[in-house]
Amino acid sequence: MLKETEKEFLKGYDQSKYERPSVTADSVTLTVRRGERRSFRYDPENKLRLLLIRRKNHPYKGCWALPGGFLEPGESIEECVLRELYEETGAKPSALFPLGMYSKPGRDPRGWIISEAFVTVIRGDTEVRGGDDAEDARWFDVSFFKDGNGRRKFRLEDGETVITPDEGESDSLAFDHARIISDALSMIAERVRHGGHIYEFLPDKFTFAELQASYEALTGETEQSSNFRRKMSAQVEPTGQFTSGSGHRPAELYRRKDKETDI
Amino acid sequence: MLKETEKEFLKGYDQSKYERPSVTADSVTLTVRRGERRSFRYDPENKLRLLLIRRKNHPYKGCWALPGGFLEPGESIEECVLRELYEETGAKPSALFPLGMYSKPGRDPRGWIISEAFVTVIRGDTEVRGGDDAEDARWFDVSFFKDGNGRRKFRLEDGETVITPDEGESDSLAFDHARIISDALSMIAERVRHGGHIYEFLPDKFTFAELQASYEALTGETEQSSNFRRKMSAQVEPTGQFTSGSGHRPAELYRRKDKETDI
DNA sequence: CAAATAGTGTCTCTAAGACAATATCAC
DNA sequence: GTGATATTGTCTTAGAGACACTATTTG
Repeated sequence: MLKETEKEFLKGYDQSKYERPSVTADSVTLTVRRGERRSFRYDPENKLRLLLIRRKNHPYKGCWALPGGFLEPGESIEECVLRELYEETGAKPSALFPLGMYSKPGRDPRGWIISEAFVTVIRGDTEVRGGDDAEDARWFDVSFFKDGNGRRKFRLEDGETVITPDEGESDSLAFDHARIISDALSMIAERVRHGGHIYEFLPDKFTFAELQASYEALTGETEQSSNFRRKMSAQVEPTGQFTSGSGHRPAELYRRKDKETDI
Repeated sequence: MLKETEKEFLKGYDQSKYERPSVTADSVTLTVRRGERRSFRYDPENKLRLLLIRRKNHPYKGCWALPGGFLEPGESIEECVLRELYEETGAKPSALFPLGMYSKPGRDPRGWIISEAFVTVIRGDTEVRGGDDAEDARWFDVSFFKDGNGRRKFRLEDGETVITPDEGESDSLAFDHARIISDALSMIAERVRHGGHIYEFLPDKFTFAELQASYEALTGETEQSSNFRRKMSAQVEPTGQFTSGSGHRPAELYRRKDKETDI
């Protein structure tokens, strides 16, 4: 209950007297996508991919950037990031993880603009299209390598374009988006490793090979399939259905087991 | 390098054409503090405490709230939260963890005001004072209990005042701060359990009993001291110094071992 | 000495890594 | 049959929980 004096205070309160920043929400949008089969005999590779847009407008016009845009009155920051992602690329995520705020002065040449970043996850293959502020939208393959100092870096490739942040300025990313992506990839690897967040990347039914391939694409770790199977077996349950036409022994399809309710 | 056309664009860009929110940073400030000794024979209890201020101004004038305030031009959100915490309470944290953005429409009666929340950690006993926008600043004991549905809730007590969010409106917290605190306590428990972030709460030298008491105050878990000692022994190293005057066998002081550099 | 806390050792159980062995399919 | 992947099982090791036992201090 607001007191009378508080009502009066609010009546006299004028937000426009104070300087305010513009606020944006940016989305590091990830998926694990099957590649091509090399022959009837080999399974397709599963690769981590990141969704970028090419900016239609200044600043950084023509550069690749994270989908995102300005927070509007009456919406939450989560609604904002989902709206902007849909407007610019047509994508609808299956999960949303908060990453944090990027507010370093000077990060946007237009002025005082701060951004809240999220990781969004898209299940399986999704067609994307450029829309709104985006001239184009494309999935980039994400790969990791170590730089001279042994630090883990990432590289983005889509056939035409190769983006390697911090190495020259050509084909680089807009704003501080390289840093945001780097933080996002670390965060999501941690969530997959220890938080059990892997099923957001998978369809309802999946084989153990798909589960493991996605896990490895996201964490960069490799494990023996027998040990991986044992480690994950408590989290999934068999469906009784099997793959076929794979050029080798069929694999059973599993689904995620409902989480236990902890009293 | 900005292109000529981008320079021109920026010259014509006027941020004030768009609606913007006010942005605040709020701090969930935690410490683990020794209590009183019951007698020469007993060790003091270690308790988790949370720093709140009593609001000097509308809205929620006179209510307890998280320290925090408006982001100002030329500062990052991290600088903002540290500045506001110092201005309002005099506290200087030893660690800062990002928690996330709170932006639900209607969360602030003054209008469109969104908040980025952080957990800040204070080492040991620190005197606080109300300052600036704060009429008072006090440490509250944090305790946990289960509600009717078995959900984990928290209670805040400082001798005079007991705050139990969600139970009646009296003595409740300002804005959505009860929710922010709840999220913060979950987050920090997770960090202490799995992220190794416990030493931020401790002085340079500490006994295993202090280490364990802090760990338990933050996670709510209890363990046998022998097992806890074994689990943590790789992370600490003995100093050769011992406590005295404790009414029982002296305990060796340990310090945190330097983290290994992983190649 | 009694009470309280510090610290060591041991038994068991479980999870994880290494690796061997068998199963089944498309061609 | 061959080559690829699926699936099961076994051996070993590391860590966690339970618990018994010894050590040292102050009043």
